[in-house]
Amino acid sequence: MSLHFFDSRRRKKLPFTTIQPGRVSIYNCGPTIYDFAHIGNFRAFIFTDILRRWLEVSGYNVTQVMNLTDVDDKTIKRSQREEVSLTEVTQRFRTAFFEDIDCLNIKRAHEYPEATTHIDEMVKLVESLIKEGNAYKAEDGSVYFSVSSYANYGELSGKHLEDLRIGDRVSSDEYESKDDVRDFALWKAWDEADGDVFWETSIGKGRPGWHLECSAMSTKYLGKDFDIHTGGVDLIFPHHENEIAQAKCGIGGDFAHWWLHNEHLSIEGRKMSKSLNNYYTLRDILEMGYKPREIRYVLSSTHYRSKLNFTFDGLAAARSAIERIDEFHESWDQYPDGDAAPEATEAIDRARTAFNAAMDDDLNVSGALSHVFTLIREINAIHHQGKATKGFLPELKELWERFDHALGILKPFGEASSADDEDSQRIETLIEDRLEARNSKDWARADEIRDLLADEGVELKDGPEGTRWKRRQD
RNA sequence: GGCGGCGUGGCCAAGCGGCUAAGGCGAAGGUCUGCAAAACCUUUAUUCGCCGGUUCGAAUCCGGCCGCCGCCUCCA
Repeated sequence: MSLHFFDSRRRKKLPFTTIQPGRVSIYNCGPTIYDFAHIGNFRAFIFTDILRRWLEVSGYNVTQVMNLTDVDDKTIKRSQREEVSLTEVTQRFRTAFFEDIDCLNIKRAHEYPEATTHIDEMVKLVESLIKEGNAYKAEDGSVYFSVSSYANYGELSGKHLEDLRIGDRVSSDEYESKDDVRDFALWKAWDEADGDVFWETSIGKGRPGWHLECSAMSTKYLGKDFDIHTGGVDLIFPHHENEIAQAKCGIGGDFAHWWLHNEHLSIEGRKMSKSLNNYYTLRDILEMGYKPREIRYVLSSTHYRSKLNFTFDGLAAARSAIERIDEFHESWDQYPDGDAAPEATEAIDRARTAFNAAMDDDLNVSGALSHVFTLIREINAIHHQGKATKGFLPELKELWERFDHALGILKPFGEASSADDEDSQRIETLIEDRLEARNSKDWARADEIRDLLADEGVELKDGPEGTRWKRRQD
């Protein structure tokens, strides 16, 4: 099976095609930098990361752009509450965002455009929309997109204009200056609540509406036609629908050719929300003692289009699964010299084929991981039979690199190495002492040392090749 | 009201018309060990919410029912 993705617009899984052979352009809806991002955000960013990684592994030259929303109601409110400038807020959370994605082994996009540095592009787009008759300036000074001027409005979300229920969630009074309550703001006229946040432009004094930045910035960096646009399912309507309308009417082209959306996650089976007190930022989870790699594992191991139930049991299970992966990786050094056993080579080939097929099938990470674990079990069994040799290691290592390039989960990251410090020296000495005690069958002394180390959280692992140790994670 | 999704072993989670229903965690047994731990191996769903239907054949398609959930104006 060749590479297939599920396209939200066409509502089915289709063979992936690109505009230019061998090149893929991706635009991701990124965070609003008004606070620390929560783990739901990171599910989305890990999904786009794996998408980008798999395209790279598949041989594509990928250009990835992710926006950072740095002006909107939330950023403005926060800066006012803290009585600091808007830039001070967004700078702080931009830094935090980059720390967070680095921590989760998420590859950096090639560009991170921000709304406030693309006002010109946005104004130009709005001017063009007004000129084409798709937008109008209302009495309140704001500029709105006229939804009825675009016949295909609703093509992405499958919504029909006449079905949209008006007034259920938002009082239509708030929008009395619009021609149609379904019209959305391109440019918001300044009012006192915005304080000193405004731009004096040809379309008035104000600030951009939220949807506008994505149309302007994606096409600026990727062209009016680009390959993939991603985001959370909640953005399909109205955000992405509006992006399409703006871009197609004001810029031309077909905008994004593929739309990939990730599902949300729940926490212990319940919707994550501040009122349920189960709203977690990445930093919250890290403070509880969980490791970035465990979090990445949990966030990536459920298919991106399925709801993910984020649980602390799941994090614990991820820890065990990761230990199994690492034990396997570390066991390679123990293999004796020798030619590759045919069954090992076959297992490796099977794993490669099966992994590729799973990932090609709309990024089936769960399936791909199952093949990683099957490989681990098969090679371990071969090792157990004494048939594992260094002969097949080059092939195995090459495959392992490929797997890790795709998933970013197989090799350790984000943890300080515990070796080489003074404490390690002391532990190693104690292990030496214990070995001597064991050799002289002084079991009491040997167990005493083992207990002593266990009390400080150091776990000893006796094996045929000697004793290894590691600090218990908690 | 409109549009859409989900229900697979104790937990998590693939599979979406046909080989014995992946895999992880957990649990049980075994190997190893001075005893352990760790590690590794083996075992762990005649069955896929319920009831009908289509089919030579269904967890997978269709219909109904039950249960859960999302979107419908700024939330990944």
